Amino acid sequence: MLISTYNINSVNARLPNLLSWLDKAKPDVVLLQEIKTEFNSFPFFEINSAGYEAKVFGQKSYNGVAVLSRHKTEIVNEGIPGFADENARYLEVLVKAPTADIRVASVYLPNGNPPYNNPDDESKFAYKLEFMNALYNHGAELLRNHEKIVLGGDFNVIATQDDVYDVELFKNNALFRPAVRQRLKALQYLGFYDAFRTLHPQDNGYTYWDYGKAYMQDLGMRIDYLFLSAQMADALVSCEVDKNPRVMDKPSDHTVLTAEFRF
DNA sequence: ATGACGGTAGCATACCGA
Repeated sequence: MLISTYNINSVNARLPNLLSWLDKAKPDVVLLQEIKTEFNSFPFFEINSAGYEAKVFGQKSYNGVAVLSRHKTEIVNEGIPGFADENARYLEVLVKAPTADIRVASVYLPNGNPPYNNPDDESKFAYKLEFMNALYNHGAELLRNHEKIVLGGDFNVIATQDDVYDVELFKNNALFRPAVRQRLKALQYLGFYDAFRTLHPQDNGYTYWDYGKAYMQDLGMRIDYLFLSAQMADALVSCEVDKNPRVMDKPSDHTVLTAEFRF
């Protein structure tokens, strides 16, 4: 069984890319972030025709998350329970796969950097920390039931100095500041395993390259993750960055991360 | 290291992203 995560940067602008990638990669479950559309404008017809159910927690213009699945699904949570958030950044779904029930969440963490016109404004960073605290607390609750769980998505955190092309450039960036790295580490210490890093201790595993010439020069960063409960990590057999979506015409600035499981 | 990209809203340009 294949589970992928993809920050698509507008599902409607990227629909041809998504459909051709689905046809080729044939994942069982896809966690989408930044669909940038509300429920009523989501391309259900095309995605259903490709063989996928879609559960959508949408928002106009910004954010928005979804879960695509070849198996039956049920929505469990739109947003992190107990965390009041005006943005659509968290969708938790139960996937009724043939051999196992799997709880998956598509997660889109706030960026957290200040607006350009107000570089001292810490409010976006504070929101990011609140979101991460809520995710930590909810993650701790989820683990109590010893289920197969995948928390996947765009976490907007560079976990370590090895996960970015130039660490000096990002020293004071909201993607790398100590407070967010500490919280990502704390989530892992709860018992969520970083699928890619578990199997690839050395490879850079970049999942994002800025538009322009960054991809050509591999000036990337690893900010998209699949975090697994122990029961899910037990079944992990591979985890790879799929660069094909990043070299298509009109790509997202992120690419796909896919993990394979055998139960 | 910002926005030389790129998407959205909506119609010129502002806002957002990482």
